[in-house]
Amino acid sequence: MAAPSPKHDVFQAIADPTRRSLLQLLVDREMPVTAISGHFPMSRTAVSKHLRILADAGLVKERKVGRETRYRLEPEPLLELKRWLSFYERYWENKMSALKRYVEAEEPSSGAERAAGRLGEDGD
Amino acid sequence: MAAPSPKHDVFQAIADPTRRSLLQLLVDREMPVTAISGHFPMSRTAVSKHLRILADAGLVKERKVGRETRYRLEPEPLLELKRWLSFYERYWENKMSALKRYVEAEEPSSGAERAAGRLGEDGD
DNA sequence: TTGACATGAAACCTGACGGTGTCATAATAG
DNA sequence: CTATTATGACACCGTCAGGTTTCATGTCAA
Repeated sequence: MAAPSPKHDVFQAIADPTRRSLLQLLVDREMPVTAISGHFPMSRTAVSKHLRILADAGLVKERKVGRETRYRLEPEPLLELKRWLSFYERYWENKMSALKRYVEAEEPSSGAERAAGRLGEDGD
Repeated sequence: MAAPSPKHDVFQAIADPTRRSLLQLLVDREMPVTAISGHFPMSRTAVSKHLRILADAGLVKERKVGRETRYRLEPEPLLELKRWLSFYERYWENKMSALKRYVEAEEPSSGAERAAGRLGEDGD
Protein backbone atom coordinates (compact mmCIF):
# COMPACT_ATOMS: atom_id res chain seq x y z
CA MET A 1 0.00 0.00 0.00
CA ALA A 2 1.62 3.11 -1.25
CA ALA A 3 4.84 1.72 0.10
CA PRO A 4 7.30 4.52 -0.39
CA SER A 5 10.27 2.40 -1.37
CA PRO A 6 11.40 4.36 -4.37
CA LYS A 7 14.54 2.87 -5.83
CA HIS A 8 15.01 6.15 -7.58
CA ASP A 9 14.76 9.43 -5.79
CA VAL A 10 13.82 12.72 -7.35
CA PHE A 11 17.39 13.94 -7.53
CA GLN A 12 18.44 10.99 -9.56
CA ALA A 13 15.34 11.07 -11.69
CA ILE A 14 15.87 14.59 -12.90
CA ALA A 15 19.60 14.13 -13.39
CA ASP A 16 19.06 12.82 -16.88
CA PRO A 17 18.32 15.39 -19.62
CA THR A 18 16.02 13.01 -21.44
CA ARG A 19 14.00 12.56 -18.31
CA ARG A 20 13.72 16.30 -17.83
CA SER A 21 12.47 16.66 -21.38
CA LEU A 22 10.03 13.89 -20.68
CA LEU A 23 8.62 15.81 -17.75
CA GLN A 24 8.29 18.91 -19.82
CA LEU A 25 6.49 17.05 -22.54
CA LEU A 26 4.01 15.60 -20.10
CA VAL A 27 3.63 18.80 -18.22
CA ASP A 28 -0.03 19.26 -18.97
CA ARG A 29 -1.05 16.57 -21.38
CA GLU A 30 -1.39 12.88 -20.97
CA MET A 31 0.35 10.76 -23.58
CA PRO A 32 0.82 7.12 -24.47
CA VAL A 33 4.31 5.70 -24.76
CA THR A 34 4.48 5.47 -28.52
CA ALA A 35 3.41 9.05 -28.97
CA ILE A 36 5.94 10.13 -26.40
CA SER A 37 8.78 8.21 -27.93
CA GLY A 38 8.10 9.92 -31.21
CA HIS A 39 9.62 13.02 -29.70
CA PHE A 40 12.89 11.37 -28.82
CA PRO A 41 15.76 10.04 -30.87
CA MET A 42 15.77 6.71 -29.16
CA SER A 43 13.80 3.51 -29.13
CA ARG A 44 10.40 3.24 -27.58
CA THR A 45 11.76 0.78 -25.05
CA ALA A 46 14.37 3.25 -23.91
CA VAL A 47 11.73 5.90 -23.38
CA SER A 48 9.64 3.39 -21.53
CA LYS A 49 12.51 2.74 -19.18
CA HIS A 50 12.93 6.40 -18.50
CA LEU A 51 9.24 6.66 -17.79
CA ARG A 52 9.56 3.81 -15.39
CA ILE A 53 12.26 5.63 -13.52
CA LEU A 54 10.19 8.78 -13.38
CA ALA A 55 7.21 6.82 -12.18
CA ASP A 56 9.42 5.20 -9.63
CA ALA A 57 10.29 8.60 -8.28
CA GLY A 58 6.64 9.54 -8.33
CA LEU A 59 7.11 12.19 -10.98
CA VAL A 60 4.76 10.67 -13.53
CA LYS A 61 1.68 8.59 -13.17
CA GLU A 62 0.47 5.84 -15.46
CA ARG A 63 -3.08 5.20 -16.50
CA LYS A 64 -4.04 2.26 -18.63
CA VAL A 65 -6.54 3.11 -21.32
CA GLY A 66 -7.40 0.20 -23.48
CA ARG A 67 -4.23 -1.15 -24.91
CA GLU A 68 -2.20 1.90 -24.25
CA THR A 69 -0.64 3.32 -21.14
CA ARG A 70 -0.88 7.03 -20.77
CA TYR A 71 1.54 8.98 -18.69
CA ARG A 72 1.12 12.33 -17.10
CA LEU A 73 3.17 14.59 -14.91
CA GLU A 74 2.91 14.35 -11.17
CA PRO A 75 4.79 17.36 -9.85
CA GLU A 76 4.40 16.81 -6.13
CA PRO A 77 7.72 15.06 -5.55
CA LEU A 78 9.44 18.17 -6.78
CA LEU A 79 8.57 19.66 -3.45
CA GLU A 80 11.37 17.69 -1.92
CA LEU A 81 13.71 19.34 -4.36
CA LYS A 82 12.27 22.72 -3.56
CA ARG A 83 12.79 22.18 0.11
CA TRP A 84 16.33 21.03 -0.42
CA LEU A 85 16.99 24.09 -2.51
CA SER A 86 15.44 26.46 -0.05
CA PHE A 87 18.03 25.44 2.48
CA TYR A 88 20.76 26.90 0.30
CA GLU A 89 18.86 29.97 -0.65
CA ARG A 90 20.07 31.99 2.25
CA TYR A 91 23.62 31.19 1.34
CA TRP A 92 23.54 32.59 -2.09
CA GLU A 93 21.61 35.53 -0.86
CA ASN A 94 24.73 36.50 1.00
CA LYS A 95 26.72 37.10 -2.09
CA MET A 96 24.09 37.76 -4.64
CA SER A 97 21.86 40.73 -4.91
CA ALA A 98 21.45 42.16 -8.34
CA LEU A 99 21.67 38.78 -10.02
CA LYS A 100 19.15 37.31 -7.68
CA ARG A 101 16.67 40.03 -8.23
CA TYR A 102 17.09 39.68 -11.94
CA VAL A 103 16.15 36.05 -11.75
CA GLU A 104 13.43 36.41 -9.19
CA ALA A 105 11.81 38.98 -11.38
CA GLU A 106 10.91 36.38 -13.94
CA GLU A 107 9.59 33.73 -11.65
CA PRO A 108 6.37 35.07 -10.21
CA SER A 109 4.56 35.52 -13.50
CA SER A 110 5.18 32.62 -15.79
CA GLY A 111 8.84 32.82 -16.43
CA ALA A 112 9.67 29.63 -18.22
CA GLU A 113 10.29 30.65 -21.75
CA ARG A 114 13.89 31.31 -21.03
CA ALA A 115 14.90 27.71 -21.19
CA ALA A 116 18.54 28.54 -21.62
CA GLY A 117 18.99 31.00 -18.83
CA ARG A 118 22.70 31.51 -18.92
CA LEU A 119 24.22 32.38 -15.63
CA GLY A 120 27.55 34.03 -15.40
CA GLU A 121 29.83 31.09 -14.77
CA ASP A 122 32.90 33.11 -13.97
CA GLY A 123 31.66 35.28 -11.21
CA ASP A 124 34.82 37.04 -10.11
CA MET B 1 40.87 28.10 -18.50
CA ALA B 2 37.47 29.26 -17.37
CA ALA B 3 36.38 26.59 -19.76
CA PRO B 4 32.65 27.00 -20.14
CA SER B 5 32.27 23.36 -21.03
CA PRO B 6 31.23 21.75 -17.80
CA LYS B 7 31.11 18.04 -18.29
CA HIS B 8 28.87 17.84 -15.28
CA ASP B 9 25.82 20.00 -14.89
CA VAL B 10 24.16 20.91 -11.63
CA PHE B 11 21.46 18.29 -11.99
CA GLN B 12 23.96 15.54 -12.32
CA ALA B 13 26.17 16.92 -9.59
CA ILE B 14 23.49 16.88 -6.94
CA ALA B 15 22.18 13.50 -7.99
CA ASP B 16 24.66 11.75 -5.75
CA PRO B 17 23.88 11.66 -2.01
CA THR B 18 27.53 11.90 -1.09
CA ARG B 19 27.85 15.02 -3.15
CA ARG B 20 24.82 16.56 -1.47
CA SER B 21 26.36 15.84 1.92
CA LEU B 22 29.55 17.38 0.68
CA LEU B 23 27.72 20.57 -0.17
CA GLN B 24 26.09 20.64 3.20
CA LEU B 25 29.39 20.17 4.95
CA LEU B 26 30.96 23.02 3.05
CA VAL B 27 27.93 25.20 3.38
CA ASP B 28 29.61 27.89 5.38
CA ARG B 29 33.07 26.73 6.18
CA GLU B 30 36.07 26.19 4.03
CA MET B 31 37.82 22.86 4.41
CA PRO B 32 40.81 21.01 3.03
CA VAL B 33 40.35 17.65 1.40
CA THR B 34 41.74 15.52 4.20
CA ALA B 35 39.52 17.15 6.78
CA ILE B 36 36.54 16.71 4.52
CA SER B 37 37.21 13.08 3.82
CA GLY B 38 37.30 12.45 7.54
CA HIS B 39 33.54 12.87 7.49
CA PHE B 40 32.93 10.21 4.91
CA PRO B 41 33.27 6.45 4.94
CA MET B 42 35.35 6.36 1.82
CA SER B 43 38.86 7.06 0.70
CA ARG B 44 40.27 10.53 0.37
CA THR B 45 40.68 9.97 -3.33
CA ALA B 46 37.02 9.19 -3.74
CA VAL B 47 36.04 12.35 -1.92
CA SER B 48 38.46 14.28 -4.02
CA LYS B 49 36.79 13.01 -7.14
CA HIS B 50 33.39 14.03 -5.89
CA LEU B 51 34.76 17.45 -5.16
CA ARG B 52 36.09 17.60 -8.65
CA ILE B 53 32.66 16.91 -10.04
CA LEU B 54 31.11 19.55 -7.82
CA ALA B 55 33.77 22.03 -8.86
CA ASP B 56 33.10 21.06 -12.42
CA ALA B 57 29.49 22.04 -11.96
CA GLY B 58 30.58 25.23 -10.27
CA LEU B 59 29.10 24.26 -6.93
CA VAL B 60 32.33 24.42 -4.98
CA LYS B 61 35.40 26.53 -5.37
CA GLU B 62 38.97 25.59 -4.60
CA ARG B 63 41.56 27.78 -2.98
CA LYS B 64 45.12 26.67 -2.53
CA VAL B 65 46.54 27.57 0.84
CA GLY B 66 50.06 26.36 1.31
CA ARG B 67 50.10 22.67 0.64
CA GLU B 68 46.43 22.20 1.12
CA THR B 69 43.46 22.91 -1.10
CA ARG B 70 40.46 24.29 0.65
CA TYR B 71 37.01 23.90 -0.76
CA ARG B 72 33.99 25.99 -0.12
CA LEU B 73 30.41 26.11 -1.31
CA GLU B 74 29.52 28.18 -4.31
CA PRO B 75 25.72 28.22 -4.37
CA GLU B 76 25.16 30.31 -7.47
CA PRO B 77 24.71 27.41 -9.89
CA LEU B 78 21.77 26.30 -7.81
CA LEU B 79 19.91 29.17 -9.36
CA GLU B 80 19.60 27.16 -12.52
CA LEU B 81 17.93 24.48 -10.48
CA LYS B 82 15.65 27.00 -8.88
CA ARG B 83 14.59 28.37 -12.21
CA TRP B 84 13.96 24.90 -13.54
CA LEU B 85 11.86 24.16 -10.51
CA SER B 86 9.92 27.35 -10.65
CA PHE B 87 8.60 26.32 -14.03
CA TYR B 88 6.80 23.40 -12.45
CA GLU B 89 5.61 25.28 -9.45
CA ARG B 90 2.44 26.47 -11.06
CA TYR B 91 1.59 22.93 -11.99
CA TRP B 92 1.63 21.56 -8.53
CA GLU B 93 -0.16 24.59 -7.29
CA ASN B 94 -3.12 23.44 -9.33
CA LYS B 95 -3.70 20.38 -7.26
CA MET B 96 -2.14 21.35 -4.03
CA SER B 97 -3.36 23.82 -1.54
CA ALA B 98 -3.33 22.70 2.04
CA LEU B 99 -0.34 20.53 1.48
CA LYS B 100 1.56 23.33 -0.11
CA ARG B 101 0.86 25.70 2.69
CA TYR B 102 1.95 23.10 5.17
CA VAL B 103 5.27 22.72 3.50
CA GLU B 104 5.77 26.37 2.82
CA ALA B 105 5.27 27.00 6.49
CA GLU B 106 8.49 25.24 7.33
CA GLU B 107 10.69 26.74 4.72
CA PRO B 108 11.24 30.26 5.96
CA SER B 109 13.05 29.18 9.09
CA SER B 110 15.52 26.43 8.38
CA GLY B 111 13.26 23.51 7.76
CA ALA B 112 15.17 20.57 6.36
CA GLU B 113 14.55 17.84 8.87
CA ARG B 114 11.35 16.49 7.38
CA ALA B 115 12.89 14.34 4.73
CA ALA B 116 9.91 12.07 4.26
CA GLY B 117 7.02 14.29 3.33
CA ARG B 118 4.32 11.90 2.27
CA LEU B 119 2.04 13.16 -0.41
CA GLY B 120 -1.40 11.89 -1.30
CA GLU B 121 -0.70 9.78 -4.33
CA ASP B 122 -4.15 9.73 -5.84
CA GLY B 123 -5.13 13.31 -6.22
CA ASP B 124 -8.41 12.97 -8.03
C1' DT C 1 -10.38 -16.24 -35.13
C1' DT C 2 -6.79 -13.81 -37.03
C1' DG C 3 -3.86 -10.05 -37.41
C1' DA C 4 -2.11 -5.58 -36.32
C1' DC C 5 -0.94 -2.45 -32.67
C1' DA C 6 0.82 -0.88 -27.86
C1' DT C 7 3.42 -2.05 -24.37
C1' DG C 8 6.38 -4.30 -20.95
C1' DA C 9 9.97 -7.70 -19.93
C1' DA C 10 14.31 -9.93 -20.73
C1' DA C 11 18.91 -10.54 -22.44
C1' DC C 12 22.68 -8.17 -23.86
C1' DC C 13 26.36 -4.46 -24.83
C1' DT C 14 28.98 -0.45 -23.71
C1' DG C 15 30.54 3.45 -21.31
C1' DA C 16 30.40 6.11 -17.30
C1' DC C 17 30.40 6.14 -12.28
C1' DG C 18 31.91 5.24 -7.69
C1' DG C 19 35.26 3.16 -5.43
C1' DT C 20 40.18 1.43 -4.45
C1' DG C 21 45.34 1.63 -4.14
C1' DT C 22 49.72 3.53 -5.58
C1' DC C 23 52.75 7.09 -6.94
C1' DA C 24 54.71 11.77 -7.97
C1' DT C 25 54.98 16.33 -6.40
C1' DA C 26 54.74 20.54 -3.66
C1' DA C 27 55.05 22.56 0.82
C1' DT C 28 56.17 22.50 5.70
C1' DA C 29 58.89 20.87 9.78
C1' DG C 30 63.38 19.54 11.92
C1' DC D 1 68.86 18.32 3.25
C1' DT D 2 65.51 15.03 4.74
C1' DA D 3 61.23 13.39 6.40
C1' DT D 4 56.45 14.14 6.62
C1' DT D 5 52.12 15.84 5.15
C1' DA D 6 48.46 17.19 1.67
C1' DT D 7 47.01 16.54 -2.54
C1' DG D 8 46.20 15.34 -7.40
C1' DA D 9 47.01 12.12 -11.14
C1' DC D 10 46.82 7.36 -12.67
C1' DA D 11 45.66 2.70 -13.41
C1' DC D 12 42.46 -0.49 -12.37
C1' DC D 13 37.99 -2.77 -11.12
C1' DG D 14 33.03 -3.95 -10.30
C1' DT D 15 28.55 -2.21 -10.91
C1' DC D 16 24.99 0.20 -12.90
C1' DA D 17 22.68 3.24 -16.19
C1' DG D 18 21.30 4.03 -20.82
C1' DG D 19 20.75 2.08 -24.98
C1' DT D 20 19.53 -1.73 -28.35
C1' DT D 21 16.98 -5.88 -30.08
C1' DT D 22 13.88 -9.58 -29.51
C1' DC D 23 9.94 -11.80 -27.52
C1' DA D 24 5.46 -12.37 -25.01
C1' DT D 25 1.14 -10.54 -23.80
C1' DG D 26 -3.05 -7.95 -24.06
C1' DT D 27 -6.29 -5.15 -26.70
C1' DC D 28 -8.63 -3.53 -30.76
C1' DA D 29 -10.34 -4.27 -35.54
C1' DA D 30 -11.98 -7.22 -39.49
